[in-house]
Amino acid sequence: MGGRRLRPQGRRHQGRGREIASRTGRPPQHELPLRRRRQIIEAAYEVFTAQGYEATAISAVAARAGIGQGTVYRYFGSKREILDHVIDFGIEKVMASVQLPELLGTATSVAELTDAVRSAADRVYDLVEREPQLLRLLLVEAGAIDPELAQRLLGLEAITAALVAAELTRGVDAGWIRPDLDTGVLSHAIVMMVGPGLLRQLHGVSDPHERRRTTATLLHLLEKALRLPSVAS
Amino acid sequence: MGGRRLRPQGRRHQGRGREIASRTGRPPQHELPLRRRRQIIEAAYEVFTAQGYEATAISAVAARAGIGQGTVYRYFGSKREILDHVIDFGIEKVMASVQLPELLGTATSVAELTDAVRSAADRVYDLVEREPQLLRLLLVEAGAIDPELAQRLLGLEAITAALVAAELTRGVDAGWIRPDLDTGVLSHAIVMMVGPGLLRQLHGVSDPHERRRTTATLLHLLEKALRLPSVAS
Amino acid sequence: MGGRRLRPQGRRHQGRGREIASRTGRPPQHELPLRRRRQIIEAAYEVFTAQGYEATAISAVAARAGIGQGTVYRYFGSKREILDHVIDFGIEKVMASVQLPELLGTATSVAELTDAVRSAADRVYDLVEREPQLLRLLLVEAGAIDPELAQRLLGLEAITAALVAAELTRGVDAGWIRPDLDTGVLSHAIVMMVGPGLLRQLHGVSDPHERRRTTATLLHLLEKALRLPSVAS
Amino acid sequence: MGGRRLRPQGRRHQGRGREIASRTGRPPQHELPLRRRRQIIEAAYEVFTAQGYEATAISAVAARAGIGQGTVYRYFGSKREILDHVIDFGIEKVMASVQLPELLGTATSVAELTDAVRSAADRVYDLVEREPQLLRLLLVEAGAIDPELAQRLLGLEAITAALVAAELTRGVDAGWIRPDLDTGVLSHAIVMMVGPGLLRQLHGVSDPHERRRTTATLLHLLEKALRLPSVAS
DNA sequence: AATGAATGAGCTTTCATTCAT
DNA sequence: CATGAATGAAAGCTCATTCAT
Repeated sequence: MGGRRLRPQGRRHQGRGREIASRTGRPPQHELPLRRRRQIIEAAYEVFTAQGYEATAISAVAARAGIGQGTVYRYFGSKREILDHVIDFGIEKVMASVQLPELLGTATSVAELTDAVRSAADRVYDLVEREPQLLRLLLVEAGAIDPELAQRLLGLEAITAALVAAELTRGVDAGWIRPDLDTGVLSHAIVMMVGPGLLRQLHGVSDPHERRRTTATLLHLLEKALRLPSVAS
Repeated sequence: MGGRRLRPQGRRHQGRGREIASRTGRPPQHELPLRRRRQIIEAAYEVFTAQGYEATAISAVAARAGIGQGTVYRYFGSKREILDHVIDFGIEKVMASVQLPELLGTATSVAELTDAVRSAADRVYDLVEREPQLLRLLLVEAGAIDPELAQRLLGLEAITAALVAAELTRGVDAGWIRPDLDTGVLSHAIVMMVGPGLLRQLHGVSDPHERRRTTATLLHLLEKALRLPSVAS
Repeated sequence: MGGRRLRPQGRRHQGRGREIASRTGRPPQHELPLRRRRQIIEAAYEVFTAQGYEATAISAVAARAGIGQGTVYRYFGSKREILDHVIDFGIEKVMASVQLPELLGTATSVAELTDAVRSAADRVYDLVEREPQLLRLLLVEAGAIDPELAQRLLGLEAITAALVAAELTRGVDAGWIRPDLDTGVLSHAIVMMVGPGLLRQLHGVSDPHERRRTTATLLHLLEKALRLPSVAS
Repeated sequence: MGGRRLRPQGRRHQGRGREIASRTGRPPQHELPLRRRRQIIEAAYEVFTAQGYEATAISAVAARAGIGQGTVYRYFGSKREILDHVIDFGIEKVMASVQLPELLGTATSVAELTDAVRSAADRVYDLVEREPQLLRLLLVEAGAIDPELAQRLLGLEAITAALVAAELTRGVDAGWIRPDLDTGVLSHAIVMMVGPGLLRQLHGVSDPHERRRTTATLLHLLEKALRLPSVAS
C-alpha cells in the first residue's frame, strides 16, 4: 500500500516518474510530497539556470530550497531526475508565457494570423529577455546531458507547429489562406522563425531592433505566401 | 637555424635556455607534434561527441587515441584547450562539406540561386546524416561550455549569411532579384532555413523525404519572394 | 536559535538560504566539528612530522585519523590550511611545555634569573626529547612551505625575547643587573642559547650530558655578564 | 670497461655516489662527465634556490643546463641525488666565502681573535645577503627532504666549531685566553652567534644595523669571557 | 520524515623516470 | 652519448549518494 520508495530504482535515469499521490481520497500527508517536490524543482531551476547543471552541486539545490541534502533524495532518485523535472518546469514557463492557444483559433484573415504570430514571437522574446538563462537551460543543458531530454524540446516544437498547422488548415478551409500550401512544412517554418533571434539571444547578443526587423521581414514574406492569389490571375 | 618547433602554446615549457650541446641526440620530430595533435583531436572528437564534453574524462581521450594520459598534456595545456580544437575541427568539417564559396557567385537567376541554396542545404544534411553527433557537438556542447566557443559558431552563421547577402545584393544589382528586400534579414533567414531539418536531425529523427519536402516548400517561398514582380500585375 | 555552528571557514558552504523546515532531523552536533578538527590536526601532526608536509598525501592524514579523505575536506579547505593548524598545534605544545610566564617575574638576583633560564632551557630540551619531530616541524617544515608560517615562528622567538628583555630591565631597575647592557640584544642571545642544543637534537644527536654542560657554561657566562661589577675593581 | 651505468641502482636514494672517473691516467672522455655533472649541479643550484626543490621539475634543471632531460639521468640517478650534490655545492660556497682557515691561527690576543670572529660573521652575513636563497636551501630544503642531508649541515657546524675550539686551545696554551674555560662548549656557542642573524635573514628580515649591534654585543661578552682575569684579582 | 555527516570514486593535472632513436 | 617523447602513478580536491540518528 502506498509505496513511494524512490531510491531503490537504481541509479540511472528510468523513464519519468510522476506516479506519486494520484490515488484520490486520502487527505493526510498527501500534499506535502508534492509541495516539497515543487519546492525542490524551483530551487533547482534557479541554481541550474544560474550556474549550469554540471556545475551545480546537490548541496546548492538543497540550500536554495532551505532543506537538507538528504531530503532532496527522499523526493528524487538522482540529480539527473531532478533535471528532468526542471526541464519540464522550464517548458511550462514557456508555454505559460506564450499562451499560444489564446492567440490561435480566432484569426479570420491572413493579417490577423500574422498578428497572432507576431504576438507569439514577441512573448517568446520577452520571456528570454526576462530569463536569459532559461533558453540556455532548455536548448543547451538539456541537450548536452541527455538525448531524451532533447526529445522533449522537440516535442514542444512539434506541438507548437501542430497548433499552427491547425490554424493554417482552418484558414485554408475558411478560404482566406491559399490552398496550394504544404501546411505541415509551413507550420514548422513559422515556428522556426524565432530561431535566429533565439540563437542570438543564446549567445549573448540581444538587439531588440534587429529582432523586430527580422520578425517584420519574415512576417511580410509569410503574409505574401499565405495570401490568396490576387484576383487578377 | 631553421625555424622548426611547432609545439603548442606550451604553457609549461620554459624557454629552452641555452642552446649549447644540442648537436647530437634524437632529432626533434618535425611532423610528430602535428600528427599527435591531430590524433588527439580526432580521438577527443569521437569521445566528446559520443558522451559529451563534461562526461568525458581525459583518460578516455587518451585511451581512444591509444596513448597515455600524460601524453595528452604534452600537446594540450588543458582539457578545455582540447575542446577548442575539437570545435574548430568540427567547423572545418562543416565548411569542407558545404563548400559554400564554390556554390555562390555564379547564379544569374533566381532559379539558379535557389538551386545553389538547395545544394548547400543538401550538403549540410548529408553531413549531419553521416556524422549525426557533429551537430550536437557544435550546437550544444560548444555553447554549453563557454561563451567564447559559442561566439565562434555564431560567427560561422554570420559569415555564411554574409556570403548569402552578398549574393542577394549581386542579384539585386544585376536586376534579377527584386530590389525592395531587406537582404540582411533575408540572408539570415535563408541560412536558418536548414534549422527545422537540423533540429529534427539533432534529435534523432532522420526523414529524408520530409526533409526534401521542407526544403522544397521553403525554397518555393523563397523563389517567390525574390523574383521580380511579374510585369503584368 | 542560539549561535551554534562552529564549522570551519567553509569556503564551499553557501549560506544556508532559508531556515524553514529545519525543525526535525538529526540535530547538528555541537561538539563534533571541534572534535573532528582536533582529530584531523593530530593525525596530520603525526604524519607531517613523520614524513614531511610535501611528502604526505591527504589520504595518509585521513587514514591516520581513521576517516575518509572527503571528510578531511569537510573540516579544512585545503591541505595547506591543515598545516596552518598543525603548526599552531605545535606552537601550543611548546608554550604549554615551557610555561615561561610562570618562570619569569619573580627573580630577585642574577642567580635566580639564571636558574629560571636554566629551567626554561631544560623544559625545552625535555619537550624535544619527548617529541623530536616537533622541532623539525616548526623549524624546517613551517619555514619551507610558507613565509607566513615562518613569521609565526619568528614571532614566537620575538615574544619570548621580549619577555626575557622585560625581566632584564626589571633587574636593571631593581639594581641587581648591571645597567650598561643592551637588554634587547642580550634577550635574543639568551633565547638563542638553546640553539646549539636544539640543532643537535634536530639532527638526531641527543646527549643530555653534553647539553647540560653547554647550558651550564653559557649560563655561567651570562651570569658574569649580568652581575654588577664587583665593588673592588 | 669502465662501468658507469648509474640507472639500475633502483629508484630511491642510495648513499652518495662519487665513484665516477677517479681511476687516473685515462685522458679521453674523462673530463666531460665531470664537467657535465658540474654543469648540472650548478643549474640545479640555481633553480632549486629560486623555486625550491619540490617545486622544481627536472625539466627545469635540464633546460637551465641547456641539455635534455634524459641527459640529466645519465649523470645522476635521481632528482634526490642531484640535491645531494647541490647541498654540497652550497656548503662549498659557504666555506669559500668565509675562508675560515685564513682567519684563524694568527691571533695573538683576545682582541685579535674577536676581530677574526667578527670578520667571519661579516662574511657569512655578506654571503646570505648576496644569495639569500642559499640559506633557505641549506637550512630548510635540505632538512625537510632528508635527515641525512641535515647531518651534513651539522657536520659543517661541527667542523667550524672544531676549528674555533683549536684556536681557543691555542690561545689558552699561549696564555692569552683564561684557562678555566670549556673550549668545546664555547666554540659551539661562538659559531652559533650568527644564529639569530641568520634566522632573521631566513625569514626575510634583513637589518644590517641590528645585526651589527647584535654581533658587537655578543663579541663584547665573548671578549670579557675569554680575557684573562684582571691582574688585581 | 528529515537531516547533515560521511564517504569513495573519480576528476584534472603534474612530473620523475624510461627508452627508442 | 644525447635526446625528448612517452608514460603512469599519484596528487589534491569535489560531490552524488548513503545512512545513522
